[in-house]
Amino acid sequence: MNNLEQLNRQQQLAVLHGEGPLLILAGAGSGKTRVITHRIARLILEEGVRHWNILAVTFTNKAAREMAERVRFLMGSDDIPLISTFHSACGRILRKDIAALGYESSFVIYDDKDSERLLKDLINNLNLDEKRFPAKAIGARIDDCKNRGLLPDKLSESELWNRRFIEIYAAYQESLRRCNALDFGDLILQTVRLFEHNPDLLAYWQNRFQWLLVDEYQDTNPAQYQLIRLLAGERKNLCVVGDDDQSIYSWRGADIRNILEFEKDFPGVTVIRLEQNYRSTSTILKAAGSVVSRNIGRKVKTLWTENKDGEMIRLVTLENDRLEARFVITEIQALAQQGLDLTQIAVFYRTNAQSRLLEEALTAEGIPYRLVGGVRFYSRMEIKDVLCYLRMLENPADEISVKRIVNVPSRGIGAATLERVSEISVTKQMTLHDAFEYACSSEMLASGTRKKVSAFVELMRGLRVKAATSTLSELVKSVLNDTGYLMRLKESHDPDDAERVENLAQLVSAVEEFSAATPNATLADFLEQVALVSDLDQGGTGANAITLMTLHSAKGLEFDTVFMVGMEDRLFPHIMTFDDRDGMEEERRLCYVGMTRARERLYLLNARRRMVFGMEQTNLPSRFLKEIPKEYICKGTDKRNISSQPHIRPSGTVSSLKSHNLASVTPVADELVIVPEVSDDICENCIGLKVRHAKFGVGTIRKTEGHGDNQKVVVWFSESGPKKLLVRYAGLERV
DNA sequence: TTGAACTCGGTTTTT
DNA sequence: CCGAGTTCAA
Repeated sequence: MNNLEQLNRQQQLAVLHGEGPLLILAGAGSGKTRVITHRIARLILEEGVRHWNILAVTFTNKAAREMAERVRFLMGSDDIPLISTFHSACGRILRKDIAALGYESSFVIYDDKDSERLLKDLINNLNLDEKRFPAKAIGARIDDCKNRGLLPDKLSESELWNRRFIEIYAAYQESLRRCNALDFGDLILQTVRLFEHNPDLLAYWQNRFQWLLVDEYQDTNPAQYQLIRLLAGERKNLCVVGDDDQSIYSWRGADIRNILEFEKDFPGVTVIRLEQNYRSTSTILKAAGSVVSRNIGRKVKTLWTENKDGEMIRLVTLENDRLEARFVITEIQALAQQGLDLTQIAVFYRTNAQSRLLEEALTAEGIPYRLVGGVRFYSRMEIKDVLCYLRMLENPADEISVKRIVNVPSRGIGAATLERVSEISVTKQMTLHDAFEYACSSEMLASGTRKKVSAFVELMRGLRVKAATSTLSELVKSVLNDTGYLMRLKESHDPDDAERVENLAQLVSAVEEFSAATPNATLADFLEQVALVSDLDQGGTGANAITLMTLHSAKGLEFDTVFMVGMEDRLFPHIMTFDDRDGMEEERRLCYVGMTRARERLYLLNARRRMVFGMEQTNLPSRFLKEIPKEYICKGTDKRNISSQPHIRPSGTVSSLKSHNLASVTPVADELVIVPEVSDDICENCIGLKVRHAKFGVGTIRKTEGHGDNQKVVVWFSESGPKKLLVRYAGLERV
């Protein structure tokens, strides 16, 4: 590898640094991933470090995958180090050594929904008022403690922590243990505990990972920091890379002091600054810099670039959120017409809820998109149900899963029976799972219920045999079929259920893909993957698609063209941060992160009115917009005839938005021309009407919901069954 | 016990 | 607007 000359002086220093701690302060787009990947490659190829002695930690799976990809490419080999998130790395460590903490290695990982369920049950069992102790808030507080490395025994009552909370927290930990389950926070914290209590194990892992690299270091929380310090041990071959201007996870316990105090904890640390930006146009970089420079609490630095000025930043105000979505879509169509690569276009928003409108519009126009995050595939009801069957098979102690699936699909085992069996499990000191078996072989249930319970227990036995003998994908199919789950959905007339069937098919292919990629993988491996790898690539992998995501998930990525939508006070900056200076500064950093993702073209959009909570809200433009110097901005006007809404038309008409081009955004003076929107109720009374859809063919309208632009119809198509469609976009024709 | 019809409360960001 | 929880009839 002789490509050091591709790197600038500072980057070279970082790559060449040998043993001992290294802190890299890397501004946005300054090539930090490049530095990390080159450094890894160099350690292995030039310094003779063996790849399994290196651990690189990133914040998202996406980032981990990308980094692995680049290292593989750089080295021309598949023998690359472990590159993963903190959580995955800890999962791996614990899978091997958790017995030392009294858990079984078949432990499950609870997501926050699971934890909340557990907490809720527990709060009820303690006879506490759910109003005074809301599971969600308690869960958040527990998570907060875990992020700071605090288990219940470490919370002294002299602090603000009240006794009740500590009690609940302790009970919660106990429940987790009973279920042989860990929550997200536990993954880090229990690993720390493992190391603290087992010097031999710590030594083993220190020896295993002699070289550590941590990306997005500004977002580590104290527990994670503790973990790194433990692993780094006396060798201190620790390289961390971060940027205080991109710290956007303080709400998850990230502590900026981890950067500031690094120099104290690792005396003699080498500090390297990367300040040349290679990513964005000078215009974008200066505009973003101007925004973030308003923050008080920041290390002053100047990012510079040799890139050309490039295009102006386009600032466009739309009348409402739907028009904002429409604008994005037509603009993308125009860009695509000019030959732009859709994979190089991204839309960022502050809250996940904002994706819906965009998705609907994109789907209607047939623009392929990839949604990152959002309602996670694996947390959809039907997917989670199936996963709970699998989890229970792997780990029968998992009460949350057992409770969830015992009556799904409904098999006559209701709340009363569950209560009864729960009692048995307590008095007989057995797991809930075993209590079901016990209950049907005893006289403790009425004969009717006993029959039902027996059937359930038999079902489980059958599945357990399959779990032991068949492949993963066969097992999943058995769960779908033997339980009658799939059948119930297929028989249903609800169009949502039709979608669920499709999602389950997707799950099966995900399982098959997983098995193909990792041939010796077990059920446990799959479940861990599912729990920790949140984003199954949806909507056409690798396809020519634009990307939709929150500003938070955008960190670490870059695109030629970026749309930031919902640039409005109350939404972004979010209203929750209005009376909190630190919170507001974090929002501003988020804005900086978003802007600096763009290489060439940046659109900032705001809507005057927006639907929130189902009510229309009027918002002012984001204060961050005013922090961008005027000379970098051109305000746009939307000149299109936006009142021509596609709707049900007499036969023959095809609605289209194609006749627009990029000129739709033109520089104008300060004044914006806003064309009011026309919204007409299309089919007041159209149930029974026969319609034709471009893709689905002919069908009959069975149901309508909503009004105006939000009007939806359920159409039963003779070929493809029931579908729920948005009238505005469906392009239905009367037959 | 089930499922439909209803109320109520809540939404920032994620591993 | 959405989902979770509750109520009520069968």
